[in-house]
Amino acid sequence: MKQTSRFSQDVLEVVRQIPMGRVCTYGAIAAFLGLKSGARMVGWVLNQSLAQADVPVHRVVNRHGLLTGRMHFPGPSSMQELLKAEGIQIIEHKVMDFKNKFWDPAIELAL
DNA sequence: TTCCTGACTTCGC
DNA sequence: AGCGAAGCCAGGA
Repeated sequence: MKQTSRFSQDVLEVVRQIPMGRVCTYGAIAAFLGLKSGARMVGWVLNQSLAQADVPVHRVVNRHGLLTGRMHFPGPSSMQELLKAEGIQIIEHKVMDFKNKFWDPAIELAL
């Protein structure tokens, strides 16, 4: 793997704990790790983790619930299919009832 | 070494 | 309300 930074490992660890049928945002993860505006770094890390089956990177979307990272997946709709298989409805690359499906590490992990 | 880019977010107009 | 620009950290050229 290419996780040269501890930040990468932390991101993966958090994403890995996202329960099925739930989604998280880049900003939430970044903020949870201490980087207030490091959302871009989260996406970068996930890109390195696309090969890791242990990390449900498809459950991570942007703050609008939009599947912005779908283009980086093997298929054009693989991310949508994965979420759909978990009971998450995707319309126009957007997560339906996103607010309800949202999983905040700062609250759920509640450390 | 410096400069550019990136799966984002937020402020300003 | 909608669009444009800046900020953020890390990695590659």
